[in-house]
Formats: sequence, structure tokens, C-alpha cells
Amino acid sequence: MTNAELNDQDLDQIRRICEEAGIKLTHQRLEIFKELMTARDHPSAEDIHRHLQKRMPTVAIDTVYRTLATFDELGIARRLHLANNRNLFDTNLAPHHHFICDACRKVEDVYWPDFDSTALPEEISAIGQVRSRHLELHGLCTACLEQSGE
Amino acid sequence: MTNAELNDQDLDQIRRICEEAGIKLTHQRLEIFKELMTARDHPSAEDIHRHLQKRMPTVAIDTVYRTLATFDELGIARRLHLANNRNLFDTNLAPHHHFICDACRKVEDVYWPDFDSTALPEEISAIGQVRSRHLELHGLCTACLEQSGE
DNA sequence: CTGGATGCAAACATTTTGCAACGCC
DNA sequence: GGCGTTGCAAAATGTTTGCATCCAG
Repeated sequence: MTNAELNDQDLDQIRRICEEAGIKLTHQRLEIFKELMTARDHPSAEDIHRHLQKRMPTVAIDTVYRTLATFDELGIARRLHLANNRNLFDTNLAPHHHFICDACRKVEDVYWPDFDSTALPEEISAIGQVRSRHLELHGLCTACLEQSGE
Repeated sequence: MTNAELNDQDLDQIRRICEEAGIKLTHQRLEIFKELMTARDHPSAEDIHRHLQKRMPTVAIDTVYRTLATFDELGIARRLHLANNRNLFDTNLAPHHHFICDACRKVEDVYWPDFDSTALPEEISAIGQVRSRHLELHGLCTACLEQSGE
């Protein structure tokens, strides 16, 4: 998770979003935003907090949680409730699913538009009205496959 | 969750399973087994514990957790790691998915064999090897739909 | 200045673990 | 009777909340 520089566009974006939402653009919110936007993976609140402490030693974990919840509400990031308890956060707002490595827990985005548009089985209408599909593909990532193969 | 009587077949089953696995068939394990087999829904460890306390006031929650973990290993029940939620337990061992009501949290089994046999998108082979598919359909169940419609 | 945001601590919910006592085989 | 299992307590984990202080607008 190296910290590539954010461009001015991104900074303008968070500034505008906070203004429109009527909330303050605090130092913490800005830094957490940067952290999210430059993260290549799907960081947990703990990941972000740990990483942030190097630059802001006094930042509290609950501020990270509160900020991520705010970002989720504002539509900047999305809280991923994955099936193995830990909540991760994702800035990829395009419709997608996830591959999860059962060995190293790495999470990768998966696009499968054909599945998204497949009709659900008839019987489901008797159970309720489906509003979203949450798909997780579990297995071993290429790195872990190689390691286990040796 | 009314307690229909278990038939002798089920009792023989748990007795045999414990014997084969070389573990003791304790009073607690038997009662937790009964509880699981007669549950219509997908109970949490807390649910089972609460229900069990009526008959066994001293049963401890950690015994329930330990027993459910054992049953999961023995293949009697399956621990469901659902997104969002605490761990629930399921005695339906047939391949299936779940519908989760976002309002009342009720979990219903969903069978969708066509999806299970659909080929995954090509690109996934570059990410890793998929061993299982975890699908959750989220929405509102019929009961909650009616309630919100009134 | 002032109300919303933060840091701290403590509560919270869920699940796990160490250990002495217990009871199934 | 021995060892696996239980109950109790306490820890571990992950997340949320109450409150006094602080700082962005």
C-alpha cells in the first residue's frame, strides 16, 4: 500500500462532497480519504488506522470507524460486509463481486455482468423481493496456489 | 421453533457419529443436536443457548459454541458465515444459497442449481482457483413487504 | 464563536481460551 | 479411573457510544 500522490481532482472532489453534505473537511477526514483512494486492496478500519498512525500518531480508531461510516453514507466508499466477519472498505463503486483467498484472505474484485443480469429462479418470488446479489467466490489465489504446490 | 420429537433414527445417527469420531455423547451434545435438528430456521449459538436454558439451566454458551464447532467439523451441521451477521448454523447440507431479509434478518434457503453449474468468467483463472461460491440474495421477505406496504 | 468532530475511555457484542471440576466410556 | 468435556471466568476481537475538549467554518 504505497502512497501515490492524490491529484488535485480528488482533493477538489472530497472538498466539494463535504461542502454539499454540510460536514467539515477535517484533517482526519482528508487523510482517511487519501488513504482510501490510494489503497490498492480492500483495507479494514484497522489497516487504515495502523497506516495512518505513522503520519498522525494521535488519530483514534473510532474516528476511523466514524469517518468510514460517514463515507459509506455519502457514497464515497462502500462498506463490504464479507462472510468472514471483518468489515472491509472499498472505493470501487462499480457493480462487482469478490474473490476471497481462503489462505491469505486477500480480496480481489470480480466483474461478472452476465451473472448480474441472469434471471433469478421462479421460486424466490414466494420468499421475497430481491434487491441485491452478494456473491463471494472462495478458493486459493495464484500466489497461494504456487506456494502450496511447491 | 417448536420442539418436534426426534425419531429414533436421528438418535441412532448422533450416537453412531460420536462413536465413529471417538468422542463422547454427552447430555449437552445430545440436546444441542436435538435443538439443531428440530430448528426450522437458522439459529445462532445464542438462539440455541437461550432455548436450551429452559431445559438445562446451567448449560454454558461456550459449550454451545464448542459443540457447534465440533458438529461443523463432523459434518453434522454447517457454520454459515453470512455477511453482516453473526454466525448462524444450518443442518441443511445440500448445496444451496440464502435469501436474507434486510428488515427482519430472516434467512431462507434458496436452491439455484443452474447458477451452481454456470461457468465462471474467464478472467477469474488469472486471480485464482475457485473452490466454492457463496451467494446471498438480499431484499425484503414477503412478511416485511406486506408490513411496509400498509 | 459555536456546533460538529475528535480523542479518550469504556461499553458492547460475539466468539474463543485457560483451567479446575466433572462425568462418560 | 482416566481423559475428554463442561462450566466458569476472563480474554480476545471488532465495533460503537458518551462525553468533555477542540477546531473548521
